[in-house]
Amino acid sequence: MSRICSPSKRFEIGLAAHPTFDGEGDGMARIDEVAAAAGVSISTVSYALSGKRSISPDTRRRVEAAATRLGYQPHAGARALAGRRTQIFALTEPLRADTHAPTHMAFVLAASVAARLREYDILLLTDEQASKGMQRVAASDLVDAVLVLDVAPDDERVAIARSLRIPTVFIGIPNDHDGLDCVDLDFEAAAVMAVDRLVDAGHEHVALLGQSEVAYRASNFPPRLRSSMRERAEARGVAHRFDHSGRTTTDVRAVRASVADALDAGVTGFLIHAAEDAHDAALAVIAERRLQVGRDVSVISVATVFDTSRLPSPVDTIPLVPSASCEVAVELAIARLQDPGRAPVVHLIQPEYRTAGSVSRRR
Amino acid sequence: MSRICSPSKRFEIGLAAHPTFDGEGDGMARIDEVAAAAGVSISTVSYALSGKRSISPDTRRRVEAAATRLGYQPHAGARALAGRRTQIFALTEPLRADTHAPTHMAFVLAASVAARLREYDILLLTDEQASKGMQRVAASDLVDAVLVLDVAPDDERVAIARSLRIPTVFIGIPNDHDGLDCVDLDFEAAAVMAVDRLVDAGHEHVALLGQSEVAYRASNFPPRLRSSMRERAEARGVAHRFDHSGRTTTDVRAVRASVADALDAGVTGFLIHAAEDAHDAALAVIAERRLQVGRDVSVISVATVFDTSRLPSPVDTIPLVPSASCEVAVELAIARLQDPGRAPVVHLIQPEYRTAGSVSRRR
DNA sequence: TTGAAAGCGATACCAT
DNA sequence: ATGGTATCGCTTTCAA
Repeated sequence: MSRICSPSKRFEIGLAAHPTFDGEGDGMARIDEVAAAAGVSISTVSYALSGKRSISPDTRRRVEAAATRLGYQPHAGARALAGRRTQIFALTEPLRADTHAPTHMAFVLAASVAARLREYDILLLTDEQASKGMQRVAASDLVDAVLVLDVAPDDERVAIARSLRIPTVFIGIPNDHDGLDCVDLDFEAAAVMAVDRLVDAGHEHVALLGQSEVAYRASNFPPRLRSSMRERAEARGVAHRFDHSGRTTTDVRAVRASVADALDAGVTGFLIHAAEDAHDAALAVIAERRLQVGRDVSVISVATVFDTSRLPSPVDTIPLVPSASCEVAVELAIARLQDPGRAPVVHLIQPEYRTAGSVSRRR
Repeated sequence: MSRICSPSKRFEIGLAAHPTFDGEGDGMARIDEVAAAAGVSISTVSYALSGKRSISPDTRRRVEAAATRLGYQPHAGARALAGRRTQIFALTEPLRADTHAPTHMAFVLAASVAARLREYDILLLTDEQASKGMQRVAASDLVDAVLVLDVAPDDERVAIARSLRIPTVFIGIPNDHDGLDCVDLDFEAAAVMAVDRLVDAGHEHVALLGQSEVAYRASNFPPRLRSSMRERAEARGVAHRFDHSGRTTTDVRAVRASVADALDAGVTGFLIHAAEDAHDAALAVIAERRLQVGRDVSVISVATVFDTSRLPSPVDTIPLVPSASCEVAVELAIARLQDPGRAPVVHLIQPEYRTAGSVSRRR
């Protein structure tokens, strides 16, 4: 104790050289400055701002006023160190060559927006082996939880998730999801809903125009939708067929050929689970045959992410809403942070049918 | 949910119940544990790992061995607090409706990869008014610098950048870039290069098939390329024309019409600065007229981000490489962090011409 | 309802 | 070449 214990370098300078300079308005105020301005202790400031213990209305107001006036923003690092919470979620997104950019972007965006609504930021995990990134950010306590995008049926991130000491939420459902928190559209229910619409309208031969071939290996939901469609069609006793919309990405010629084939085979009800350009191609073939959607043939777009109002003719849809999935994912993450012991949840979002007049009674 | 989490479960348990349990191998070792394992002080560990002062080869090895064995990862929050560096860059990306998703995603990705190469992570700034996000992360010392994507000619983030106390780097060049660090492809040079190729090959009437109309208002580089093309064509004494490829996004019919018009008007050299589908449409019109690219007409794709090998016929390109821009951006940010006083830099990446045989000598 | 003070886990200064 | 320790700015006990 031979030295005078100065609280901070900043303070020293303040006393010695710039006694009145306080950095007001530049957003670098610290909690002790807010405390001084409000005439309370720093713990009171902390509690008043976090609401973690009751504060007299009067004190709270003074603290809030001071904080606002000084443009106080808690230091993220200090908060993380003392509070053991970073208010950051990692978002892992593997980058396969066949990734549909617009859809992917919609999910990244939705995740970011959903997180911000609950006071979280999103840290991107791309490059490196997804697993290494997850381990790195978890081990360094950089993030509070991990959100997993673009889930594969047999995803390597499942094993990592189980080994991490921070929560992980899957947006998509891996085959082995034991003990994991997951959220996704209920693709099975969506397929059932769509098939039922067609069959109820009297269609006796239905076709599914699906995603690209790789999607059925690399992603988790296309197979779920396809097998559910098949089962339901069989259960309802109608003929059914299935075609990919390309090998790795939409192949317009393949789509045109498959739709033509289907029409030749007597298909009258189409279910499309593909990208926007595949819709365009399919509708074009139908139009070229002088057939009218909603009269001669029926079409339903399933798990649609793009804006169907730009299609040449209106189409009924069962939309896949990124913001819905991401909001649930954020809630699941927060819930598990609050209670690590709660039972794991697979949250299936119920599909919603939007009519546009593309399904007509079969005569 | 009314339960309060105990602040330091680790500490409590460690002392009270499991005195020797140390969580080896699960990546939660702290610096003092590494120090003990290596038989040195914590400051030695810190220096050995950061390389900020010389360490005897022997101790360095012991420290590294201990760190590896314990799976030591420095606590991000503690490091940020003590070291005043978070190793995180914010990436702001405004989300206009006309954003070309694949290109945008390529840049986000490239930024993330480039950052990781220099030990930085990327925090996404999407939702909220871009300015508020920037201010928030800067004021809370959440990030070391900000990277700005999708720069508008008159970008609101320019003003914010000037008011922040952390560095900002623009990937794109706003009109008013005084004192700012910017990086971008040299679009002017690219246009000159392309026009020269065509004119040198004997073409006397050239056309630019540009981006969508909004892009010329909302983004910074389309106008730069367009005016440079115009000037160069005039300087070289050849006739020139310009058309958008749509209003807000590619409009295939508009593209077809404009290419047809151009051909009727005697254009023999095309410069395309548009999305992939616009290329397809343009090449289709040419093919339908029984004209052959590289013989009857010449085509150059400028500032191309997608993979042109998928086009129906090979096309010369002057590529826009996201990773190149983003790597420079990261370097600029790091350079400014190291030396806040250095002169601001507008780094123009020199265009590179890639031949594919789509430009032929005009006979 | 409030305040004082003990950490949180690193970095980097000052010694030796 | 290495070690001791003040410090970063907050959260949360413990005391009053």
